[in-house]
Amino acid sequence: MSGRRLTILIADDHPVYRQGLERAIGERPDLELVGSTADGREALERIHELEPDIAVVDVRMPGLDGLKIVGAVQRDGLRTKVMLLTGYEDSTAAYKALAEGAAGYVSKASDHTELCESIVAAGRGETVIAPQFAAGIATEIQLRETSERPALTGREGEVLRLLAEGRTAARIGEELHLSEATVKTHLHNLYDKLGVSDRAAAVATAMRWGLLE
Amino acid sequence: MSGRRLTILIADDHPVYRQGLERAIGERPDLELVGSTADGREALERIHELEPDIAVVDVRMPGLDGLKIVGAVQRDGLRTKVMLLTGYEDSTAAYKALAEGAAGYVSKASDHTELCESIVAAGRGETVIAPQFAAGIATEIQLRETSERPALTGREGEVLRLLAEGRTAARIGEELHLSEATVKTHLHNLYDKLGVSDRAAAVATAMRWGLLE
DNA sequence: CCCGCCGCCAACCGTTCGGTTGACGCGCTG
DNA sequence: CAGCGCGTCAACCGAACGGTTGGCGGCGGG
Repeated sequence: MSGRRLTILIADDHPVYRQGLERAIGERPDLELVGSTADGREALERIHELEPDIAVVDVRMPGLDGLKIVGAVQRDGLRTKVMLLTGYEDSTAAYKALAEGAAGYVSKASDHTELCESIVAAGRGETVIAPQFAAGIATEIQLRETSERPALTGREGEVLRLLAEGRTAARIGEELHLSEATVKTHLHNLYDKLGVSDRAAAVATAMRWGLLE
Repeated sequence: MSGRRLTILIADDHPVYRQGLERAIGERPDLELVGSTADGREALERIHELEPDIAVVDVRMPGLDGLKIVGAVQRDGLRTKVMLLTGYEDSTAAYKALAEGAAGYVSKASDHTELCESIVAAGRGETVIAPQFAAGIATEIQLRETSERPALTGREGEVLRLLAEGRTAARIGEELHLSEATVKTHLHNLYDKLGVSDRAAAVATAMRWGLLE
């Protein structure tokens, strides 16, 4: 496996950049270019046909954008790893791409060497993040995980946790050594704080607020 | 603001490393060491007293670990930025730290220059992630966002969405132009696929599976 | 010192849920 | 064309829910 050359498919709608990429890969003895396209939909078809080791795909492309390609490849269970190339910094997009299972997210500003190194790293199974996105991704994480949360009291938190596990009020009472009535009170207060009026919605918003794991 | 020296507090229970840090900071004309401690709880107290620009804190410490300090500083609304230092690679911890609002997560293996650069970067408001954690954090994101999801049918997805908004079966029926009975069927199938037996738990696991935003 | 928040409990009522079983038509795939 | 998954619907029951109103004790801050 380590002796074989990594097969690479390129997808980028910018001809000059694409050719530059082709050349860069051509110069590497450990990489083998097996295809090159300018259209997203075509890229996905090629991935299905050729199942290259790595598909290097521009995020912005006609037909089908890079993120959707990642999603499709993942859903179809293909072994091809998709590495995204981007021309501009968008950490939200980077976060989503990684969440979808992209093998990497690197900048078009990288030079040949860097790019190829990223590709072989991806080939080894690593997930590559260009340093310039790292800080932005951190911001993204913070956005997702720390929305302003209404403070819950200790009991409310416990009740909420058990609620999310599907316990009835009576069972929660047992677990917490409380009467069912008390549990209902907590539930009620919980609904107030979360701005909902039933268990399902309570759990949903609690999770969005980051109140529940 | 740019002309002022950044005030720094150090917290690390390893004396040799702490002294090394003190020296490194002492050598920088743009950084001013205002405190240094080996205990977590004490670190938090000092942060309250001194409100340094940056607190450089080891993640593992007696009294109170670095993550908890980040949380406390955040909760108390202090202006101090907490940068975490770690001796070993733990991406889950890194993810949590960033989620809690850490200003950075850097390795103890960094040399003086790197460390100080990270500190001033944090001082500028940037969030610093050591490159060696970047890939791990990507994995973490993928773990959180893309656990294996049982495929839901189109209808099931819609029902689930409305379920999470607190609609009753009857209301969901109206919204989707279905009879209540049909909705109940979908609900039932949903419970099967999610391995639960009530709405609250369904929403909880659906969100964990990434089936719901 | 008293108010407010937290935690605890009660009882009642109509509404909704969850479980179960069975049925029919549709479209896709082998 | 047979089978399967999907979507649609029905009816029944006991269990649980959500709303409401009220009361009691403790504790901490204004």
